Amino acid sequence: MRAMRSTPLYKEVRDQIVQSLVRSEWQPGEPLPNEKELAKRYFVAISTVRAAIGDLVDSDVLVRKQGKGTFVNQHNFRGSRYRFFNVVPNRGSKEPFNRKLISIRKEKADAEAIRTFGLQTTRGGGDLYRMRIKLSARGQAFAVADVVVPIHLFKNLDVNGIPNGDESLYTLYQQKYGVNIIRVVEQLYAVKASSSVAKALSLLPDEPVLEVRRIGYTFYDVAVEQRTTWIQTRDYHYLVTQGAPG
Amino acid sequence: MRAMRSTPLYKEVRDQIVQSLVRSEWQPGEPLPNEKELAKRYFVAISTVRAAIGDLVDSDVLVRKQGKGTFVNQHNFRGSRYRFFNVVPNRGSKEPFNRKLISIRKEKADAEAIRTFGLQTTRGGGDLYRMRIKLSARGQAFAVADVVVPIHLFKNLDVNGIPNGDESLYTLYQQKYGVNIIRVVEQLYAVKASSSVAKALSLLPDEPVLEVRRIGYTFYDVAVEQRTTWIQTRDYHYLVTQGAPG
DNA sequence: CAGTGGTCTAGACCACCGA
DNA sequence: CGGTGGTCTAGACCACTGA
Repeated sequence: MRAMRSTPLYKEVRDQIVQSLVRSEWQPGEPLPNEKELAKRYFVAISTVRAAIGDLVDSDVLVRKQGKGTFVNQHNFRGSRYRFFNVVPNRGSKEPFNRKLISIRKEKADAEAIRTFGLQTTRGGGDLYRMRIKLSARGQAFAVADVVVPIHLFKNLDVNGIPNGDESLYTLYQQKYGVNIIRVVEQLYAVKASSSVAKALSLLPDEPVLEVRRIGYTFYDVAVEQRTTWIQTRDYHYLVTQGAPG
Repeated sequence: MRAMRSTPLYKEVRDQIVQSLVRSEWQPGEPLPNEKELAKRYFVAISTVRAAIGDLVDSDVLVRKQGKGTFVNQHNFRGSRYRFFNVVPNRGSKEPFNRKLISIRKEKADAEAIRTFGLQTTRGGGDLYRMRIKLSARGQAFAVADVVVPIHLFKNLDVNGIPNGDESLYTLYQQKYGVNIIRVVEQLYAVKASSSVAKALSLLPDEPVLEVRRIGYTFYDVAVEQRTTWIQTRDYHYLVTQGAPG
């Protein structure tokens, strides 16, 4: 007979698995041990392991592939859809796009950054990296973004650490720095394009653009990225789907 | 020994439950029979019923309340958060707002409406209702919307069928017409306010506003509402959360 | 207190995958 | 073919709810 427990067993197992992910015991794209082994490892029934894994599949941390195994989710690569990327062309299907780094520099954290990242503010040098990114498709820029990340998670980031290309920044975070963004919160505004944004997007000044202010979180709801994106919505729009087909 | 089945048993049970919902055997807010009874009714194990219910809970059709029962989800009432309503004030917490019907009229369906609603176009009279709605908080309008629904689902809709108030339109659809919207798809654009929108929202003409084009679906992905909302994002924004805390 | 959903077990057989 | 996750059973005890 087992003593009464404060938290359900399967949640403890789930947290153990998350611990292993945080420790990078299993890398993105790699399979976990099979369910029977995990059951032995944690001294629980296989159904309990399945409940734990089910939770992590629901929150997109793991993916199950029948006949193959359970894998650490990898943020999508070129071709397939980008996770958390909701900008699509108004007509025509989803198309590949190009990401280009315009600039990068170190910065001292301001009050807002200290708050969102929970930084200690006593250090001498810069606390943050700030990047300017441009996204384009078919040779035409459709969005620019300002990306801010704390230095302590992205040591030695520089231009070479952020190659241009067509994969998501989050893929880079994951592969080069072990930073997994598993949750984002975005605030959307319609604003007039600033002169620099208008220029980058080939818009008339004061033309409306969609401003998306995002904060990205990793495990345990720790904020690790703050970005603001400006999108021209003449040829593109932001897509939101809520609810699942019944 | 059971014969091989093409679809999993729990999915068949899930579809049976959906059937009952479509037939309104259980009304929104009402409890379903308990899990043991459902297991008897469908001749399956209780875990299979739980898997079926789990699916419907995941897609927000049902809600489980420990110690009480499993209920047909009811679109939220005043005070609590509205489902599918993602507009929140920039500062301060979520606040109650007022919905006001500005106008309503019958219309012949155009090509777009015929496509989205899959209408037969041979009838003589109007095929659609078109409503203009205004949303305000603290006496100040922050959004206006154009709502289009097919007549055949909303017979005898008129001004009295759409009282002003602070509950969601979807609550009305559900309670008065048995129409459950369980999924919405939205396209977001930043546009210049038209003169009528600017006037309604107390903006200067050509000021940027957020345009949200939504299609609402009921069971089996049948489209039942099309609406366009214009939101002023000086005092409000549109909130998107993706992913769950790990 | 009785009734509900929540958790958990220890099995079984199935469908899928790749060598 | 062996190994994986997917489905399913028939129970058990727990925690929560409301009368």
